[in-house]
Amino acid sequence: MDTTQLLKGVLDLAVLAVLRDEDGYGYDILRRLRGSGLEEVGDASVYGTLRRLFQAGYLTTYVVPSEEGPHRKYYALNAAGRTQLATSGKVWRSFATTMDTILAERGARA
Amino acid sequence: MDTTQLLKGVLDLAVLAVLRDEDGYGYDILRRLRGSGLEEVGDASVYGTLRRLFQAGYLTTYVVPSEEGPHRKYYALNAAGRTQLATSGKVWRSFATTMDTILAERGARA
DNA sequence: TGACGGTACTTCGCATCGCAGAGTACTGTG
DNA sequence: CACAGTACTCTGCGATGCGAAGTACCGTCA
Repeated sequence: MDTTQLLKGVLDLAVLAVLRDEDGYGYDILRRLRGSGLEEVGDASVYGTLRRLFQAGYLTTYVVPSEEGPHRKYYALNAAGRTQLATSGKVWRSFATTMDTILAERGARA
Repeated sequence: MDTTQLLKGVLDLAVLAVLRDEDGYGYDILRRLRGSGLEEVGDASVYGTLRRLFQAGYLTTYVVPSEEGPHRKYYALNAAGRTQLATSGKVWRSFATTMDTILAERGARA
């Protein structure tokens, strides 16, 4: 029913991936993620993830005042973030492959 | 570093998939999962998952006394479990595809 | 003017779930 | 008899996504 649990540990990766293309601020990243298929992502999750990634040293941040609304807190990938994205991406692919194998194994006991 | 978070919500699915082939008891399922690539699965996680799946009505259980050790608590998929396996499997595939798309999107902004 | 909705972010506390650790119990082996 | 392997249970912790509420700024519309 709920994709919440599936997101655990993967939201970090998704946010890093979205930031690889171009810098973004929380609300914008939220829209990008939802637009890419993660429609049930909560806003608080994204903001929390951004804070965590920033504190982990993967992101830099700068504030841009907007004349059409509140200020925007932009985030950008740094070198460590790009490395982390590559690493986590591989871990994810490996994990997903393992799961697909298990799901496909029907009497494939040999 | 840690695949722990990735397992969230997926361990259920993996256990159901492993039980699709044939009935199994906790310790055995643990070995099957580890043998299939989920090498870092903790034993308590598997036992806990089995209890949860049973309470959710997806499994039936029966105890088989063993003459070469402690008794074994076997679990088997029932109809609801098979339905759940199919459903969760689809959710997983859809989710994995979405993630792969996000990870692959490099300047694919059109 | 004031109510409202959209944008943008923060804080709080909850629920889920995998896991480490400890404990129980049975078996065969050195 | 100590020990390792098998098999299971219980307790409590930690990480994380999320709902709810609050703050604040802006433009629109009555």
